[in-house]
Amino acid sequence: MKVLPGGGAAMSGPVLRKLQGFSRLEEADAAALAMCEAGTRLVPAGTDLIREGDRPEGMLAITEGFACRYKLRENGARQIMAYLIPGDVCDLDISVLNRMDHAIGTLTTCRVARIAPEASRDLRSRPALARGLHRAAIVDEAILREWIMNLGRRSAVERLAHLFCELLVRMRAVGLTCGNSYDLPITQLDLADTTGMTSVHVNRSLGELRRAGLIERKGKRLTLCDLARLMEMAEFRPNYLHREMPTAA
Amino acid sequence: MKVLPGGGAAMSGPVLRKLQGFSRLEEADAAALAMCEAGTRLVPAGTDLIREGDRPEGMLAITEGFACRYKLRENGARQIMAYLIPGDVCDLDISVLNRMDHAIGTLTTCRVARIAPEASRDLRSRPALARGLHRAAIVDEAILREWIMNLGRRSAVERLAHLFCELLVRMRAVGLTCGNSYDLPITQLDLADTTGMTSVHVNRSLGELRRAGLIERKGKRLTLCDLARLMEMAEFRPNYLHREMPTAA
DNA sequence: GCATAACTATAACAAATGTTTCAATGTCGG
DNA sequence: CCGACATTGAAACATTTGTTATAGTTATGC
Repeated sequence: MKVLPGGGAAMSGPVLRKLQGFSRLEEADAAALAMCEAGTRLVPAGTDLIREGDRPEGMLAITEGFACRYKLRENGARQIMAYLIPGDVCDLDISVLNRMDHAIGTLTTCRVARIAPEASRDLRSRPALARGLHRAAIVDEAILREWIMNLGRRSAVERLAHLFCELLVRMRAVGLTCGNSYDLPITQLDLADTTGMTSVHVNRSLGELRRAGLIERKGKRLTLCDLARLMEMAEFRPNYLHREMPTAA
Repeated sequence: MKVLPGGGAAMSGPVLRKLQGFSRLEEADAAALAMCEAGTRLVPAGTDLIREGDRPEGMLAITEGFACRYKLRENGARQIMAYLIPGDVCDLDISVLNRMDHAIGTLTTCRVARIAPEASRDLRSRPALARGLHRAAIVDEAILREWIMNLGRRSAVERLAHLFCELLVRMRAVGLTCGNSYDLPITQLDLADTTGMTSVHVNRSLGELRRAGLIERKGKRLTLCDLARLMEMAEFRPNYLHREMPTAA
């Protein structure tokens, strides 16, 4: 895990772009963001950034790659509770209270910026930035609720369809889509641990979506061929993301 | 829905008790809490306190009864994302951002205190109170994650067992338990909408827990007869609640 | 205190999802 | 370019959970 030269290039990218979607940021806010990082690491896939029981401080920002929050059962079963995609900042203020009750790990190679506690306080002293971070946190919580809906009341195919729609909106917000397609660099096993199924059933269900002409997957590239039908089948209503509705173009 | 005489008796009870578990409160904090309520209502079961799409402000506190956060599918299927039990305060700051992306409704008759936006700002200007509310909010988010684990990676029986353990800890924190029993005034249908199953399967699974001698239900009263085994089967680790471990007495 | 509705319990059957296994394909370091 | 290893695809069968139906039981309004 090598520490790359800082300078804030990482934070100025997707993180800035994401927060701009939630709050009108000034030049000075962007500059503060760029200054705050305490070093950017390139972390290989399958690495824990934080373990359950750690007592972390400050913040982490993902600027490249996919990471996730997860917990394990004693038998090794894993449940993913959240994806951290480029632009996502995760507050480690759990330390206000106690120790991490879940782990954060990479699903792919990730570029990760660390923000020290002092720097994180500086950021929050800028009202526009604080507002952006606060709103992002509220949306993260709304996503947790929607995932509960997904797990509790949607079928296997619907769960996957819903997840793909959500990721389209989130990836678009950081400029990582092209039309209705984006890179989804994770395995079917990861998808299974996200949607509470087995990888076998994920495979079945993906095949179903593919045969229905709703999605296409070439390597890591996922294309939502018929977004309108996909959204309809998943009853995807993006209001919980507090961004614009994707046009079904 | 009649508005009862205020005076803060409601807020001084379970809400105060809950927050004291998270932060050392002074007399003045308790007084501020008692003063803040803008009226307490007695709300019948099955009533929405807030609907999806509303633009609410201020805070709500439940001082008696069970309420929940929920969403509906178009076919009428309901998923409950959180229980609001006595002492729980729910921040309506979603208004910072936009409209409610879920509804809040009563599961039983509830006593509900409303805290106006100005009063809520007053509360937050008291550091100890602000800390207590913040920690309570962090725990609420941790509960959402644990519920995702529950839905995704536990069997029907385990899900119920885990929920009952969680509620024991939360009810104990507001003094509503007696040994390992407490009032769980909700129906099997509510439990089904919580755990992502059908009421038939909830009934089957409750029977299984009962026959195994793990729980007993007399009317609304739930007793966890063998807490140690119940915790073990559900792999219940209460760290995410950030309170003391219940002794398996 | 009765009539009604809501809730609990249970059965028989259907559908969805999990388990195990194996082959085909892709990826990556030397 | 090869070999090892991870990933995808898929079949056969097992298990869990959902569906529909019906009867008993408890709460509730009048």
